[in-house]
Amino acid sequence: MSARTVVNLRPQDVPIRTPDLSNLDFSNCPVRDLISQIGGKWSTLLLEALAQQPYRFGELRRLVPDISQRMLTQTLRDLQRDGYIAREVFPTKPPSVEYRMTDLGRSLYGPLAQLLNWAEDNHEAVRAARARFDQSLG
Amino acid sequence: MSARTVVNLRPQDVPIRTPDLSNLDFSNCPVRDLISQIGGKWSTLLLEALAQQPYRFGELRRLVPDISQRMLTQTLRDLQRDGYIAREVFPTKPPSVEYRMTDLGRSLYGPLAQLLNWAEDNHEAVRAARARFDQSLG
DNA sequence: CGGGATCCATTCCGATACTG
DNA sequence: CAGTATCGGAATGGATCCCG
Repeated sequence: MSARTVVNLRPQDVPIRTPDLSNLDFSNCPVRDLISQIGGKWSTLLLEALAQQPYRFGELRRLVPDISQRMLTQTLRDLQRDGYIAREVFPTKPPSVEYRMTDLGRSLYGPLAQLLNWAEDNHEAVRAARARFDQSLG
Repeated sequence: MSARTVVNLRPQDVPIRTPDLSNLDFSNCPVRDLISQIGGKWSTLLLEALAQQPYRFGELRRLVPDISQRMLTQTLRDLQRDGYIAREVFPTKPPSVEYRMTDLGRSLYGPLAQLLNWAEDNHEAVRAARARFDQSLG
């Protein structure tokens, strides 16, 4: 089975989530709590890079040229805090720091990659929908 | 096959995404373009509700009590613009407006629900990781 | 009923300069 | 090399009032 086939689920295969919307505790909503972090501007890009292999700070910076130093540091720290990636310092001179995915991160990357694949596959459809919508407003 | 089993992929089943990170056009990055919308504060919640059945504006508002009127309107319009949901006005007095998922929206909801399931299943693990991280800082 | 318009606080994020 | 510190603009989101 190719995991990719999941993208083409028939409707009856789509998992039905029936959370009790009327009783949601919004201060502790798991979905929002995790998704809001994943949805950050640089999170998925860094998770994609580190899903392929470990990288050092400077390597990541070169891989993603338009990320600022500040956001690279901050996003990596947030991903580490959530347990998706691990940070290892090698006491060389000058010091080098390597980031790698954890088991939890790889576990997340399964369903996340499905969604990213969907986004690539359907980007044109969404862009077309946006164009129609904007057009209909004159 | 249960779509849910995808969440428990073995490593060799995880789809390998190898985007050319060195050549990414960031002004037109499909992943960020779509994910940033999905990652909004209320998008997934409304997609979950409408994945189950169509709802009217006021019904959605009661389902998600702490969303402001402004954000409900805006999020629904953004989801409609991207083609995930459709808006139908019934010219009653006073008017009623119904929102329902489109085929594109249901197609998105397949992989999205996988991710939401992961978030629920692993929320405790992430919270524990955060606690360890914060603890390690004193 | 289903919004639109406005104002305001908070958060996000980039640019720049500095450091062990 | 791998960060930290500070500043300021942009975007996000809530509260309130108004409207057909």
